[in-house]
Amino acid sequence: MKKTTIHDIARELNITFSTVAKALNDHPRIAAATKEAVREMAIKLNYQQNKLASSLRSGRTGIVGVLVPTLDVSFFSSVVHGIETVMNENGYNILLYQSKEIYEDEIRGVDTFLQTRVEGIISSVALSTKNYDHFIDLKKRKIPLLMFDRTVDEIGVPYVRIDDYGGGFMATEHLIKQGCKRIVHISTDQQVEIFKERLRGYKEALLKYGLPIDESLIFYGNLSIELGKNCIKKLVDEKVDFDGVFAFEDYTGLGALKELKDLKINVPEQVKVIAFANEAFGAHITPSMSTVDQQTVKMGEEAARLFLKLIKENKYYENAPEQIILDPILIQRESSQ
Amino acid sequence: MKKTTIHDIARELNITFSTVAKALNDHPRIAAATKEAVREMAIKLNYQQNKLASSLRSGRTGIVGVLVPTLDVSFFSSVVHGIETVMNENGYNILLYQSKEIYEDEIRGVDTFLQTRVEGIISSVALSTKNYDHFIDLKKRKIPLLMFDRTVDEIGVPYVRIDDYGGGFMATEHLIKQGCKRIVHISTDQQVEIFKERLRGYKEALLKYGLPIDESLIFYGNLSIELGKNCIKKLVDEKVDFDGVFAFEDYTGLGALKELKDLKINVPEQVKVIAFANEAFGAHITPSMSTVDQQTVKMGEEAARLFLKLIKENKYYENAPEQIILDPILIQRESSQ
DNA sequence: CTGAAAGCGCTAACAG
DNA sequence: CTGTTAGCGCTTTCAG
Repeated sequence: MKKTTIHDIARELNITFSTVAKALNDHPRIAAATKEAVREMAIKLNYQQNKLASSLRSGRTGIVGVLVPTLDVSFFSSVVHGIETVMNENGYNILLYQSKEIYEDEIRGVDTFLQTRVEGIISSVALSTKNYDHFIDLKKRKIPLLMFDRTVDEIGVPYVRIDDYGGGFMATEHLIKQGCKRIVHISTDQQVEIFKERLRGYKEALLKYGLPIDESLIFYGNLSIELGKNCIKKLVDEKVDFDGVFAFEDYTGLGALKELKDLKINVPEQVKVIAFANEAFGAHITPSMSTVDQQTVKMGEEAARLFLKLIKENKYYENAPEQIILDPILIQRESSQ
Repeated sequence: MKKTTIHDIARELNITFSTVAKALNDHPRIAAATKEAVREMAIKLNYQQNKLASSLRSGRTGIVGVLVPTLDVSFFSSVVHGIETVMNENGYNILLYQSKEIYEDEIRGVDTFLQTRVEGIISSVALSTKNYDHFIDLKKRKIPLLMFDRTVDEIGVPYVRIDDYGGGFMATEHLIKQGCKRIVHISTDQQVEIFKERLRGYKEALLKYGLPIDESLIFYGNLSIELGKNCIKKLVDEKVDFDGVFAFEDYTGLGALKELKDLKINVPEQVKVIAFANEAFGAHITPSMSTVDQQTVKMGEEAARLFLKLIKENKYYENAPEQIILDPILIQRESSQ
């Protein structure tokens, strides 16, 4: 039950294995009749090319490593979906590795990819990673690295992410245009770039429209439905006046919405709400929740396309790292109109 | 800028490359001092083992192919998350392929895996697949194949899925206990085992509680929000009497819920709804949707564990295919109480 | 148009 | 304990 090789095909046809190899690779200087015979015999013998051997010899594996924190968060699985789709269309396969947000696992992932001789790596950094040598090392080895979403300037490689500042601005501006004067922002840990940017967008929008930045309207907590609820509760308890809520992500926005409902505060009549991420539930709740879409699948597709473009040019690290900033998309639903 | 090999290490240390190879593989008959020196030099020279070469020679790649319809559905990405986690803990890596529910792509995926010499494949069948020769062929080639969720008896390989019959029964019984007498079941193509099983559970529950099986209350269509809407529309148009809906999966259930809302039919007062899958949105829509949880991450972990156990025994296809049936979990929410 | 030959980087006997 | 040797199955010159 040994696997059939080009030698087996050659023997059956009384030609040399090197002719078989060329025939299978559609080499121009092989007779059409020979090619035909070889192909037929290959099918008859259930031949499947051994990519290990071919990769070892040619130096091309056609494999790209994808290193993400987890697939159990729809943001990441959507992006990976986009990456795989485009890579597959271009003849590449994906080796998958989850860092589980753990620095050491991220390093293990990079090592695995190096040993598998992937032709490049597409990654989003683990939250616990503070040292980026394993990524910078890839650059030294001339292994193409492309980052998405959680990018790190220090690494200095091409990346794709959305304009979080613009998204924050857009969400806030939308509320202002809907007539809100006192807009709450619920945010989180300011270590992560993207959340800092959303907050910056919020402040800039207020400034632009001549509204004061009131720090008592800005909250920080851990991403959760509870966070949204608690903030609303606190605002109401303390009789703080507000007419708009911009939550830094959808689950927090959902919590705010739920609490407002519980407190019989009408949305959007009394308070308008918008969040960020466009998770699946937002369109189906009542009232449906306005949000900012991050174009996750497109982010993956664009990441793959940029990667492919850059490796095709064959000078991946020779120019300044190219970057793609996707536009956030304002999704206006019932909660804000 | 050539990659360093065991020959480079050997040269630096004035020993032969085969000693280096053994040292790196921690072979027992190599002097501790030699091992130490080799390891140091390996680090100094940034050596990374070439797995292509080692796999080619040893016949072991340590790669398992995971072939799923898409990662853009949380059910599948959760399962893949579970698979990767367990496989990774056991030294295996995952090559990922999405069939996009397309038969031809599924075949391409299998071929790719064959060429990459994966040590096995874990897969869930595409909905459009009607011919299973590409899977049966794996058995003939003695390539371990394990299926999950969308299993097919005809293929005859080990699998992991939930007790879809029990889930269907449980969902229907729940509606009956809530007082429903005329329960609609929206299902799909009966080629896929799991959907057939859910339907069987539905019928058995009706029987058990002495309710008639009315074929005019059973619908078949393509998984979508539209399917749910259309069924409700049709029922109402034709003035069919019904007081419960059991949708074979959540998106269809969502469609039903939306249409009922549009038609001003109160849920759960007039019609109670339950679906299947426990997608993220179900808990947050209004009314929140009852459903049956499939233990997705656990399904992936169990699939990986069963796979590992079976390949370790080294007689993957010699016994009757083993299977793991996970318990479905009833999630009662507003739509059914 | 086909064949011969070298070798990608490693594993795994076998010999010493 | 270390070295020699023979490949794994393919790609890729170079001859013919």
